[in-house]
Amino acid sequence: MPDGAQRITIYDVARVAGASITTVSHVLNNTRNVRQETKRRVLEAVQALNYRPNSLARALVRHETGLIAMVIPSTGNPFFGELGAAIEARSFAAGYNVITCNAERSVAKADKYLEMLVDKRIDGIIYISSDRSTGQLQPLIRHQIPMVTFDRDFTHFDSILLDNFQGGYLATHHLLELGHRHIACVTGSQMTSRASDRYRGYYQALTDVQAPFQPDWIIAGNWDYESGRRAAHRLASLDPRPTAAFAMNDAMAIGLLAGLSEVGLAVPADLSVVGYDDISIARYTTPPLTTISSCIAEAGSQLCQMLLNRIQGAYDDDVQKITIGCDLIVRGSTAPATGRLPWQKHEEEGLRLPGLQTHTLPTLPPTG
Amino acid sequence: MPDGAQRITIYDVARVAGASITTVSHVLNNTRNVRQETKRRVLEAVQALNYRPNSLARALVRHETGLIAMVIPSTGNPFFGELGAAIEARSFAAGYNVITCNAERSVAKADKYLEMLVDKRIDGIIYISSDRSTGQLQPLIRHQIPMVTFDRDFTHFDSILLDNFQGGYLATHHLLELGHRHIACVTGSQMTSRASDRYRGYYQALTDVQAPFQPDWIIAGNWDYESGRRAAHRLASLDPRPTAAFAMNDAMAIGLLAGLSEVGLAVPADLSVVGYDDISIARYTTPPLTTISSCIAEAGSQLCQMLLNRIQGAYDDDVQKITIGCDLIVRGSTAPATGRLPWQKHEEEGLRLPGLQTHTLPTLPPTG
DNA sequence: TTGAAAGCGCTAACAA
DNA sequence: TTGTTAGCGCTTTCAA
Repeated sequence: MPDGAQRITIYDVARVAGASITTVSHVLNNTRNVRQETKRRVLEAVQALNYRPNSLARALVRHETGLIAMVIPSTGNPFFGELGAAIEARSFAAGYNVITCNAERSVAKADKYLEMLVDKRIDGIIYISSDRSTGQLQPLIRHQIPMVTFDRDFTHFDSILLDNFQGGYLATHHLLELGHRHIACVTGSQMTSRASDRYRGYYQALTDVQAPFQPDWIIAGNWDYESGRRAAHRLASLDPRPTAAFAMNDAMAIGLLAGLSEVGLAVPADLSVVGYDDISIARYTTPPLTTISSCIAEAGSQLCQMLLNRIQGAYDDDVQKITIGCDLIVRGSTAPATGRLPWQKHEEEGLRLPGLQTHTLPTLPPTG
Repeated sequence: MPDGAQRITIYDVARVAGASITTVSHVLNNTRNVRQETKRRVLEAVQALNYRPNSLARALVRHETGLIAMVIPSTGNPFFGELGAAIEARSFAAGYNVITCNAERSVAKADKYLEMLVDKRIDGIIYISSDRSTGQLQPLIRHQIPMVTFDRDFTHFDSILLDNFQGGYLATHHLLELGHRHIACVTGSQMTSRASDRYRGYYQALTDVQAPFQPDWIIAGNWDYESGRRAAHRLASLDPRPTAAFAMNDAMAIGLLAGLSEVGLAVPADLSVVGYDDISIARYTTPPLTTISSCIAEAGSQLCQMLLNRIQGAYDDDVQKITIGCDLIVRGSTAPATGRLPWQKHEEEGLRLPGLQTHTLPTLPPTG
């Protein structure tokens, strides 16, 4: 509000209504019985003056702001927009506003934001940004700000976790079931647990059916469209060329689709593609994308609710950890491998998803 | 912050540093000279106590919150995510946080948000939501909150406007130049000025070269992927079928691509498609999307700067209106019309973009 | 170079 | 049923 502006306060309302500020406060907050007549006069004064309570002042005394924040790593990927929409919807319903902080995958920027948020005495934080040591989040702990994380596991904070291993496994298993045996994997930034868990799932699925594995099938991406596109060119140059690829998110899968089209490879005829996330655009790609879904909207809503509960002290001291499952969504980007190979016979007898076990894995190649 | 938390205030710092709160405040804000030694003690105390100033208290006395808000109609369309990212980047650099309010194309929800924002004494608002009468924004005017709008023209507010007429014209003209004469138009929600301006541009381009126009080439969409997809099915049923389509945004163009693929029509071989917005995914569709660009990132940054200037009182009383131009980005979704028709001869002699004039237009059909 | 004290606009304990 | 008053944690004027 500019400096010269007339500021209407609760005192003005009290004066016009011929009541005390206490009474005004109480009718506004419905926090004690007030005579009908008095109430009416107050409400009229509010109306006449176009009064709106100053929630800063209220926050100062109540020690709550009605604001929660969401720290995300990027807005380039629609995934975070969709997750944010769900969070926003849930918090709006609960009377909270949400501040969106885009850390652009930079730990420094995320830290700067965290500091700002502490200063703003935000009621809670949904942290979906860079992996980091819990130690770096000390300021939050010191200031006791409730925080929940999504798909990142910090020791002392509540979180909703994805079963990334299972997702990677399902995606790969689907391709194996279709008869593919040369399956590439386009990874996300490898420092993240998401990437390594999905990779482990991929590897495990291969191992479980003794499918071959080649280090140069692992193509380093960084979650963005463009890295998927580059991966396509890389893939095309491989000899023999894989007949399928698992991209660790839909954005890279979309880039992959674009890149494959550039080099004249048809999906799924020449190469099957499966993505991860099931962002809303996934059903509108050409061909529509087979992908792994963890129900973004549902997850976001749950995540927000978890924070709200924590803010309201519902959890006492125990840290909440919820892992949500995932499903394979089959669309048009995957198709049976062409040609008949010996091991396909085995499949016709019905290949079932083997039990999940932990294996020793080859390390991811460095990001290109 | 939970109730039981130890709250460290400026008084604690003052006590530990052996100084007055005035001095602490001054060293923290660098707002008057303080003896080196004293300053050091204060800073040490801040460090030791892990003190962070409460910006609510500061906001209450300074009458500024360091918060701006962005009211958008939807997060389903990546356009707003990308615009938001640009705004967020600009405001972060200026020390502001941004609150994102997703009105979901509902005037009621937008109003509810506006009210909340007034209560929060937000420093400024970037309004990119439902078209509405300026009258409905009275509360803002009364509370003197600086507001800028994007692609929506409200009398008393600053705005960055898009040249939607020109964009519609360019898109259509491009198709005409390629020899298309049966050009469909997939519209956005017709109540919006965006939709009607882009439509006027489309119509004008047709008129300028005396190209035919058919009411049933106008297919009502609502800016979403799905409406584009439905439009494709509608298009496919037309006889004779148009050879090109202009979709009023990229999301619908992407839906169109998906739908056309479903009905077995190839783009651009059977039908050329041009979109609008140039969202980042547009270059990764199959085929890559020819579209109209107004440089989202640049626009968002400019928009934010305009608000910041207004907040700082840079404009005095004059309302700012800036119109930004647009460019045609030619990618793979458009191609020359096949077959040779008489009027193509004319084009070989060089069809130039005729001057823009205002015409009387047929009204848009009702939204389906 | 420093500090005391008066607010900023509310809520809520206490009193009437 | 209503009002007085003491904060909430800061900034800033005024005085020393």
